[in-house]
Amino acid sequence: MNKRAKVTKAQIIEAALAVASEKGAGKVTLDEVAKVSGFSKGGLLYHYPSKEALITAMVQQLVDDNAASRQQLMAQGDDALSAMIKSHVHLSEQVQCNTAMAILAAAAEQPGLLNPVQQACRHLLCDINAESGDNPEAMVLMLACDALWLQDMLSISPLDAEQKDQLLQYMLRRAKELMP
Amino acid sequence: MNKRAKVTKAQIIEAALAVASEKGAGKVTLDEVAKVSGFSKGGLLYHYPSKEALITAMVQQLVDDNAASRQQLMAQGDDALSAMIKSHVHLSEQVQCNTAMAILAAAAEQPGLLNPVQQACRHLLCDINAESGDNPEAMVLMLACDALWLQDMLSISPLDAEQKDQLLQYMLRRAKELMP
DNA sequence: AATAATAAACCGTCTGGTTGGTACAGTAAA
DNA sequence: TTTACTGTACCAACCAGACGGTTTATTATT
Repeated sequence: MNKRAKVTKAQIIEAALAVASEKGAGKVTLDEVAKVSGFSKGGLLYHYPSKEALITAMVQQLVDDNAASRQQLMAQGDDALSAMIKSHVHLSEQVQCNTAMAILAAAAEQPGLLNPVQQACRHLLCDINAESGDNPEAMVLMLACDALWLQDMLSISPLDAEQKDQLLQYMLRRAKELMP
Repeated sequence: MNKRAKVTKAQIIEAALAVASEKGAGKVTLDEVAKVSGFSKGGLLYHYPSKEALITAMVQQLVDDNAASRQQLMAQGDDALSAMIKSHVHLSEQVQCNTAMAILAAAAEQPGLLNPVQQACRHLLCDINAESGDNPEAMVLMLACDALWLQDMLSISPLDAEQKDQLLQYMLRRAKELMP
């Protein structure tokens, strides 16, 4: 694959993410993505042979980005759990919205398109369990962190920004104590 | 409203839930629900004037059921947090799958159809905060409980049944200690 | 008889996907 | 250097089917 194709594919994914976060997960259609990206529908399907392939690529990129962000924090000395919590704090609202809607779109399209996400979750859990010695509180903290953005994804979070902030700080303190 | 109408409306909701959990959130269409329920599409739209109305009713019923289940536990002396955790434990897999897919369908259809769910979450949070004296660990436990079924909803849970069971037991123990 | 409930055929729009084709860069033969 | 050829990238037009919703007609219930 040459450079031009790579750029185009990236632009298509970008457009798909934009559609998802601006118009909602249910509006991610080939027509709409084509319109927003500026390419034709035929062009889209040249690079991604089906809608499923497009959504899969979209999800995969988000998973990769997330993993990279956590690994960077861990390279700076953080434990896996703290890195997860911190990475949640630092993500821009736009990125979180993108992620949320993309995942929602994938889930609605077909259960199974989220397998890469599940795999990523599993890896994260293993790391955290290994570091904490299977401490259940560490697992609870990890789940709580997940809940924060899963709730945001569905716009059902009962917490306002300030409450969320305070809670994340508490979680980070507990994480530091648990992971020596 | 007539008794006959009530029964029909309930059957339609039931069929919609069945479609959602068996075929996936994205496949909840009027035609499909009509086929499964045994009524015609015209019949559906007589009782629920739009797809949106149908999905709204579906979500509302789940919210009501859940609230009822928790209130029953609380009437037996449980605190709000323990009731939430216990209610998660006791729900059948079928009900959880129904709930998950219905909510997913609603979210994909239109953000905002989940407002009743958000409101329910808010109430629950208020109750738990009031009972625990704003203890952050109680909030974390609540979030973890949410995460358990949000993850199931997307089939991205990294925990197997046994791990989940043990974790819920731990959470229940902590809840009992926090809520005297 | 009056009204509530259901069915069936239909409509316009949007869906994912296919088609045949164009523009163009590279390249190998003349 | 021209020519012929090849593969990549893209597009406009189109298709069959599914979609949400309407209309009209028919049957039950009261």
